[in-house]
Amino acid sequence: ENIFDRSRMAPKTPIKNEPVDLSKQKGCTPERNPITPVKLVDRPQPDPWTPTANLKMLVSAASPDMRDREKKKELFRPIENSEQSDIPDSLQYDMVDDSTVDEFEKQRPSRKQKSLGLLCQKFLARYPSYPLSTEKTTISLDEVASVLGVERRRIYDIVNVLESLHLVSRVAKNQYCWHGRHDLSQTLKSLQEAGELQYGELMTFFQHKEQDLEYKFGERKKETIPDSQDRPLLDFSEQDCTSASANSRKDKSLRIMSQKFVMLFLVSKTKIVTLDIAAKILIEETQDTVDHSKFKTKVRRLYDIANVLTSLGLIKKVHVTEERGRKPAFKWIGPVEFPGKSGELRERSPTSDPLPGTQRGDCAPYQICATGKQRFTRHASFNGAQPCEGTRRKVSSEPNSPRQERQDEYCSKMINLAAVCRQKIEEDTRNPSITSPPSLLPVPGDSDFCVNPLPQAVFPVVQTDVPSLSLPNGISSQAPHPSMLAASKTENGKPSLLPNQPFLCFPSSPLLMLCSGLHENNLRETLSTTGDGGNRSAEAQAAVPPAVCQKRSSHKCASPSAPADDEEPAAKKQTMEQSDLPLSLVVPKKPFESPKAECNPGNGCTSAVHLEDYHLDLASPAAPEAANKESTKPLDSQEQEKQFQKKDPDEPSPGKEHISKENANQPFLPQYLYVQPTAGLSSFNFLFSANQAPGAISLAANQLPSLSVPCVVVPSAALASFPVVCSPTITSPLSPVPDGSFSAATSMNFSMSSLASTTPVFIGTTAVVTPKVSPTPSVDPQQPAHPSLHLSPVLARSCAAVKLDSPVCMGHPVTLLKLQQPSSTPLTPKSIRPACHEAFFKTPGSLGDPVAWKKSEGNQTRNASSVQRRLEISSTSPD
DNA sequence: CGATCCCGCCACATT
DNA sequence: AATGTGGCGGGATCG
Repeated sequence: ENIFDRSRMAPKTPIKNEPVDLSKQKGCTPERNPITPVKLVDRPQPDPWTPTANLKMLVSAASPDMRDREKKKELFRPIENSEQSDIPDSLQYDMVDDSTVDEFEKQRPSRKQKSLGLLCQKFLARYPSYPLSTEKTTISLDEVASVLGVERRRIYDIVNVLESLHLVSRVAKNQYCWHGRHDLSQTLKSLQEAGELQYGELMTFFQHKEQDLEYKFGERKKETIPDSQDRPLLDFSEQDCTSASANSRKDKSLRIMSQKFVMLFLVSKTKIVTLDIAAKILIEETQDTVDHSKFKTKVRRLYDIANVLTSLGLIKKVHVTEERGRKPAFKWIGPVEFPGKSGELRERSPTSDPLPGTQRGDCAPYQICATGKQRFTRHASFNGAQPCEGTRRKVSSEPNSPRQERQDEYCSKMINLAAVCRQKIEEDTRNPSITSPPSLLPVPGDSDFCVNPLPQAVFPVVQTDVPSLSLPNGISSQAPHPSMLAASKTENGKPSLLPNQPFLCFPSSPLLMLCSGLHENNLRETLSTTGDGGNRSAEAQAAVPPAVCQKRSSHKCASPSAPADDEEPAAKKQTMEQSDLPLSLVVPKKPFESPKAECNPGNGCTSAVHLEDYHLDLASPAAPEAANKESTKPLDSQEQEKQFQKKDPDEPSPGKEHISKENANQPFLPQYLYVQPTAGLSSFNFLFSANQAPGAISLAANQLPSLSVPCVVVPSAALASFPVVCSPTITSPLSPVPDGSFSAATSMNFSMSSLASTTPVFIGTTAVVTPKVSPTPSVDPQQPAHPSLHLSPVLARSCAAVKLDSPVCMGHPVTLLKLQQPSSTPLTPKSIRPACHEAFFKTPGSLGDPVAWKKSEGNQTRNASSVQRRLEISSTSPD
């Protein structure tokens, strides 16, 4: 067969000369009626066959490698339309002939010669970038395949990507219509818009936040874009989907994936997208199914797409160095701004300029091009799409409906983000030493990584402002953002640092660290920097080496100010912390002893039980309320935080104090809890530090918002003592999702001590993190109970009891996050919640996870165990 | 050894 | 049923 093909290829000679011409010829001419699916095997070589040609062909067949190889190199750079590639071939042939057969084998064409990118170049070379409008160029897959000497399968890879950009459209079986790049800018524009809708929130949020002070991320988008639902843009992107039976269809995947991939670039400020992040984001599957295999597959596809895009000159490969090392990434080098019509588009980068010559604002080509099948449906379906909340999406109507996708996407985004974060975390955890754990911390080298990855990545992560923390790279750090700060500031009056914030979010790694209150002192540290009345103790703690800390922490807890600790310079602390953090991730820096053991078993048990109950509650009735609370509650959380801070600084709230004392009593409390992603739906990881240095945490706060990850941050330690904390964050502003189905992310804190092993993590429903979350000090520690969640009374008690019993200090506050799961099926808010809740509640460790979890990953058990394991390790590790 | 990604099996879709 | 499409992932290559 190959030979046969090759022979065909030979004919290409003529072609080579003028790719363009050929295309034209082929295309329009009546001769080949384009549409017919006819197999053209013949076609390809209409005339040119000369005997010689045959020989050449044969030769080439024999040693295609050689030919290709050399050719390839030359071609390589030229790319684009030039026919050059062909020419060389011809030359090559001659060459080949000589050595030919013998050699052919020995020189197998290196893989590169066969690369999709090269193939794509050849493919593109055959057609004019800007064909005359009048003629239509039709492309016969068979023909092309034969000419290019590849299997048809490969052509599909190329065409699918090109189709996603509307460079070609499918006319009929085996027939594609070549449009060229006339509409490329339009398409890109559409994608950009769509991308903003889909991913923009995240991106913009972060990005803007950094750059602009105000980041309401939701708002902007909305302003420009009426409703996510309405946007037509998507339509085109999704049309494909529609054609197939909706979601289920697998077909569209490559095309859609391609579009999404492009969207990421268009939405990304940096225009650089790392493969892994893209893969994670593009894995729409709900949940965290982060299967490694799945990820790998996704990456493979992305390479395919990237190769084509590279050939189109839209992106180029680059490397971003992140924490762990350099990661493969791609940079958008295509047009950034599009002459578009509406002002909607926001142009993101100044430099950009529309395609060089192309700007035809014609109507969207794609539609036109589209063969018939697809389109109609799409409109209908798409219009309605709404974000997650989707109350209405009638799921029922058709499982497939595209809109679902859209909505789901929204949700899935969050999820994906979470997943991404989670992975990072995981990675980090793996390499505790190396990794970023400290991301928060200003570790010189490492710190970067923390930040960096994200920024480059699709969404720039916001970095914490904290001065001390300031990232070395400055990458992320640039913007301290007010958002959080502001909030904090308002409350605290200290803008810059989030003194209050108890959480740390690692941009790069999607970890959330929670510091339990203990140490408020620590917070203080941050505060101190800010100027608050910092407590030194915090610093001291931070400063204190982990190992020491562990015990100390407990002590500290007991006595807020740890004498020795305080003294250390913040810098040190940071470093320490950093180092610690990493450890913490992997290994809790402070090894807490098995929490269970320490904690009163009874308590722990009870608490655990309660939790479960709690879930249940949430699942059913409570959930909604909880959500509401949260939504309403942000304040509370803030308050809590505030309290937290307050306490931190100096005086622990009474309750806490006593708790802290208790903690003190208890020797070991794990300062941090690492929650594995698996547990949750979402894949977030949380770290809770009981005693942690606040500073880190503070950072987190900033980051969080930036991340916009649907995570909820758990209030600080102070809260820790309290059973549940709700994260205030609400999607509200941005979220297209009105319902707030996700809106509220509830987080619960309870003393971990008993639970620690279990590390209860909950993912909140989509709760998008609102920037607002910023810690506001307001609430009393005691009150924390309000927990948005409905805790079953019992639970609450238990918690309370626990607190008392267990050292609050330890306080491993657990947070629950509700994640909305992007369930495949559209969920109505109502429906969603219950489900979510259920799912949410698994604690990896303690709770055995039920099947549900599993679906997300089979690992859960593993996770749980791992968590525990980590904990244990930590305990040991600490010295 | 990780990054790339070619290759082609095979399921599903379309004729 | 034949043929078109294209998801998918093993495993070969590259760097």
